[in-house]
Amino acid sequence: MNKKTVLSIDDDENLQIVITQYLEADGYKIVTAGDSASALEKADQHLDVILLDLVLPDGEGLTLIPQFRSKTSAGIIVVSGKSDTTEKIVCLEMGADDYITKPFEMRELSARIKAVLRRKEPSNDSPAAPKESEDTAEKIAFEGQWILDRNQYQLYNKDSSSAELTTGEFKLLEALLLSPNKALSRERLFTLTRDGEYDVYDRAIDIQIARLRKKIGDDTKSPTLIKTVRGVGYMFTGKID
Amino acid sequence: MNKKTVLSIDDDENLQIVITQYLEADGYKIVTAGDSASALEKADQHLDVILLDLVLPDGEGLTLIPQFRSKTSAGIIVVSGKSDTTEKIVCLEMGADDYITKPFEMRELSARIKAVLRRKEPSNDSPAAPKESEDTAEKIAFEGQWILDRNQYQLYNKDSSSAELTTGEFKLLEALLLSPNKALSRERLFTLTRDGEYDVYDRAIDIQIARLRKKIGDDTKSPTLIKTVRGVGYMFTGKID
DNA sequence: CACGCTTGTTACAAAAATGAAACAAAGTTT
DNA sequence: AAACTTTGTTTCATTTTTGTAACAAGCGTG
Repeated sequence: MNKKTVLSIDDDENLQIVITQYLEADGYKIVTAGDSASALEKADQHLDVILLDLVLPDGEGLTLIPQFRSKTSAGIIVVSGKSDTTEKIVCLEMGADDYITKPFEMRELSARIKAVLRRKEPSNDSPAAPKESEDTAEKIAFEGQWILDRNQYQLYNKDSSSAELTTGEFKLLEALLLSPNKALSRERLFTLTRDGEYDVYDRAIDIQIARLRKKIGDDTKSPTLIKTVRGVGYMFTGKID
Repeated sequence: MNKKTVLSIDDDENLQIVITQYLEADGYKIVTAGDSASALEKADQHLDVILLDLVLPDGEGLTLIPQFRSKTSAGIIVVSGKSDTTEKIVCLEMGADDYITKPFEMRELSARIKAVLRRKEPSNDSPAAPKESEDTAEKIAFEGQWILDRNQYQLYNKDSSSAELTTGEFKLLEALLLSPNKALSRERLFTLTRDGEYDVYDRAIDIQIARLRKKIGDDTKSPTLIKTVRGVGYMFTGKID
């Protein structure tokens, strides 16, 4: 459920294979269609981006744009074999979000998909996004025992003793506490607490969670504070005071 | 009063004049800047779109992207003198929303501005908007007894006891609940809940349904929650609260 | 009713996911 | 530069989840 879904509509099966492999490696879920009819069928499922080749065997590529537009909020990127301004404009005016000309590099397609998705779903750190009051609190108390001091980047017990968290551990706990009782994926935790690119096989967040649990005395087998949501990530289940 | 505001940043005064005249006739309010410093000054006002030429006299065009990105939610369209894929990708990844190469037709620029604005502010009459609340609801209650908590990836009884669903079981139930009283094929359920290829002889969904039924106490012979549609798949028939 | 197909059940196997520990590497401080 | 701290990597162990296979039960049709 967490992967973005891309519908790629093209009768060129070789290109479909290339696109599928590349974007799957990029973390997307790919659905393919070779003509308009099956494309419309597949548009019934939840889609995030539609890659639409204009030249389809049943000649209806262009007419698909308004159909998709009225059917789904997915971003529509037109894939065309020619760099024709009129065609670009017509597509954009009919509702497409972007236009890319074959032959293109997969990196460019990937970047354009990301840009379209970014506008579709405003970044969580968008200045337009209202922050909950909790997000600006200097301290977060939980379980009647702990206080996370966000100015000091540290966690204290009720007797004022420091848990001696590293900055990384602090940030991880902070991220969990800001979304209590909500499972956060490893990728999300990574993005919230660090810079750089996330690798789906990375175990670093797991290790960090283990180290954090050890410092706050949470038992893995019957956790009261940080629960593992298997196949998803981690969730704070303690009681915010 | 309702005119969108476009900031055009370019040291080419002739082009600025052409852009200004064309876009003003198109109904926009144009603000111009010839270098980075004055561009940043003018970014303090409300902007809807920023047209950013990369080659500015003080050589800081590219670095303006993240600055604008963190400062405003305006759409950023990069205007470049060369069609270089690496440059395109770098700009898109740094936060630009689109990229257009000189020389361009004003019609194309206008259409790209409109496309960016369209994504920035989804139309109020967009048919995609309905059903969103349902699809994004954090909890789904049904049969006056159960609550599916989509943040926690878990199902709870009214006494708050967990059904202890696996993530796979949770996703399957979620998919059924999001389309109540609609028979979903095994293939559809597979596609909605998992990655990978579906094999028509696969029995995995059947097994998972059986396990789910067991956990929620649904009797196969007279089901109240999940009904088998023979030859089709499965359907949620319980009452959504 | 008989038959073939579809779905349900169950026990064990296989795969997947996560925890733990030890050492390495990278970063920071003195 | 050395010492210390933090984080990463790797390997193995453990737990959980899912799959497989075989048989049973149910359903639909001739």
